[in-house]
Amino acid sequence: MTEFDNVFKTGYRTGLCGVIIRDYSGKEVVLCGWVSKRRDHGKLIFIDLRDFSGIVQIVFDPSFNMESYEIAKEIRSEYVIQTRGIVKERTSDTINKDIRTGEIEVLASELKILSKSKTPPFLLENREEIDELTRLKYRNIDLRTVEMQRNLRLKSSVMNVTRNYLTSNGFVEIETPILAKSTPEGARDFLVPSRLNPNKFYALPQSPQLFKQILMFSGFDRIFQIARCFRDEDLRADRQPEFTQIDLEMTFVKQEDVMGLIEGLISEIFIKIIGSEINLPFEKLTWLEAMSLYGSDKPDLRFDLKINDISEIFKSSEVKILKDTINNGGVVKCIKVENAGMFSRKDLDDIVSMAKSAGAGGLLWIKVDENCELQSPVSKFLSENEKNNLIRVLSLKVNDLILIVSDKFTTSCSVLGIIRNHLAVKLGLINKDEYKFLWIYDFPLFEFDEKENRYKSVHHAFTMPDENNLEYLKSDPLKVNSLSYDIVLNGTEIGGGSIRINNLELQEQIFKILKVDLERAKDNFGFFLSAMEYGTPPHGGIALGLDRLVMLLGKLKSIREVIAFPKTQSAIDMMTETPSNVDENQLKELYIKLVKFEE
RNA sequence: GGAGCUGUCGUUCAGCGGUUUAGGACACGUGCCUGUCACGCACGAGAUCGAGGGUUCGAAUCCCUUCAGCUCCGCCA
Repeated sequence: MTEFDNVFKTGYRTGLCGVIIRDYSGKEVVLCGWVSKRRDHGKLIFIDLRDFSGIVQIVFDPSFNMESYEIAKEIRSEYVIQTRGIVKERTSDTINKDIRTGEIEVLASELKILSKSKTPPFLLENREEIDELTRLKYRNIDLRTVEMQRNLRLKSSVMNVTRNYLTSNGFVEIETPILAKSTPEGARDFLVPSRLNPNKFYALPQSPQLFKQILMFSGFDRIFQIARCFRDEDLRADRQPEFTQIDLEMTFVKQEDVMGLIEGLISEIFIKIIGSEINLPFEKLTWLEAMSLYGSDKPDLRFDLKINDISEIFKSSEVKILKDTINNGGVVKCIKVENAGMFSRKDLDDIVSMAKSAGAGGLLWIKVDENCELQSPVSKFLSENEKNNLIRVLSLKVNDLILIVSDKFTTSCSVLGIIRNHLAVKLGLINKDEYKFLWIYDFPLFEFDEKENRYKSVHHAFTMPDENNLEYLKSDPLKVNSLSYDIVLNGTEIGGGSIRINNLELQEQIFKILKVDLERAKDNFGFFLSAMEYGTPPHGGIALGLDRLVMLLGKLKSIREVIAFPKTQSAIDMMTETPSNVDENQLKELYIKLVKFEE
């Protein structure tokens, strides 16, 4: 901050509050800021003056300057003041080691109230204890706290490093429309009525996807955007209806090129902002590996607890559930917990009900007791052979616990994935200071939507299938993998991208499989398909969730902590009270009539 | 759409059928105080107990409904 100190010298002040140290002693300074605290000792008044850089103590002594002392009596918390004074070294017994400016203070010779303040609704120092609702209502004040100053400045730094990095890698920053076209695939759109085109609507972009790609068709080679995206879906701790992506697209690239570039960017962010190196390249897992080993397509690799497949052991088991599952094409999978003596019967019951609510029929546990005997609700059904195989395959020791889920592959994996995360918290396996990045690739191209009875893109409809299994495109689309990749940090998906289709016939074939009929495809994506008719280079890209990334870098528990004016879970901005009613005339101009709202 | 948790002075907590006139701490106001930095001391003001309905002689407290916030499921290509 000190290197910018000069920048903050203005007509009002000589510099910042938080940077004044011993070197300044004897100098006259003029400072501006908010009153953080006033301590009135009758004949002596202390004020903690605050700006974003920190706090400095101002002393008002009537024997030194009566006039400023008198004004200081009127001062209250959060008043904005300007003061002139001499920087004085403190006597050794009055030094405050807790603040950077604690070795000095400013003896005031002038004081001016620039703006008064009502008593603030909450104290800035104990922000963590204040209800979030109150903080969001008075966000103007919440944003003054060191926490919010730090969070938003951190985000700004990440954006700045990103711009520099991408620009120096040949990227062009190009804006694309916010008033864009609605597309039925994907998330729900926010719509904007068009006054000049009655009964027609724009949609706010869910991402600049198609514009990015068209800019590749146009020969820009590499473009990026720090793009605001809008999705009208329900909110979560890490999801807001509008959020920001570092969104980029590159021409003539393979997946490895995009991954390498992003690794470079993340590494740069760590060196410049976190101040530490990060191991490159990141670990890579195929989607299938991630699902079968960790039960998640965004596994947290800060702890191990891998999932084992023990189907082989139970092929002809007496335990009917296990055998039947296997015979029906399912799997038997488990997680082994070592030294699990601490798990009570209640803990195990909790895990069972967790498994059930996650979609499994149930969960079997087996404990190894002191005599190396296997304890379990089903122990009497387990053959000696099965017991021995379990002990051998899983190298079981005294006090080990295994948690078994047998079901369809995806169900048993994802249920154990949820339990894996639960165990890590319970066992305290997570090192909060660690950052574990990884790539997930080789996703399936499609998934089958039971409700709509059709295939859906796992990533999006413009994702390039893996040419190695193109043959299944017609016969068994679920077997086709895609050239797409997600980047995961500590169990959170922070970005995803793909190599895109650059072949019109293939693109139309994909739409056919998605049962987007050609007529509708033309309606929604016609501009894009016809753009593809004029020379489409191979290209690919990725988007990183900026807010999520910054949230994780700052070790924060919600995305709202890195957004200046976020919305509540019901998508309301508490400060501006938005959304709100609009004037009848505004609606008239837009040819919109309100329908009475009913439950 | 569903599940769970929360809602009491400005803030944060206590009170969980009856001497409660709803209590403490911080903040706030007034007075005193020349070395504090979580300043101290004294006095004071401040609450339709989220809202509505019910049970009861009596409800902040029990029941129902509802609203709001948060977490999660569904949803988020």
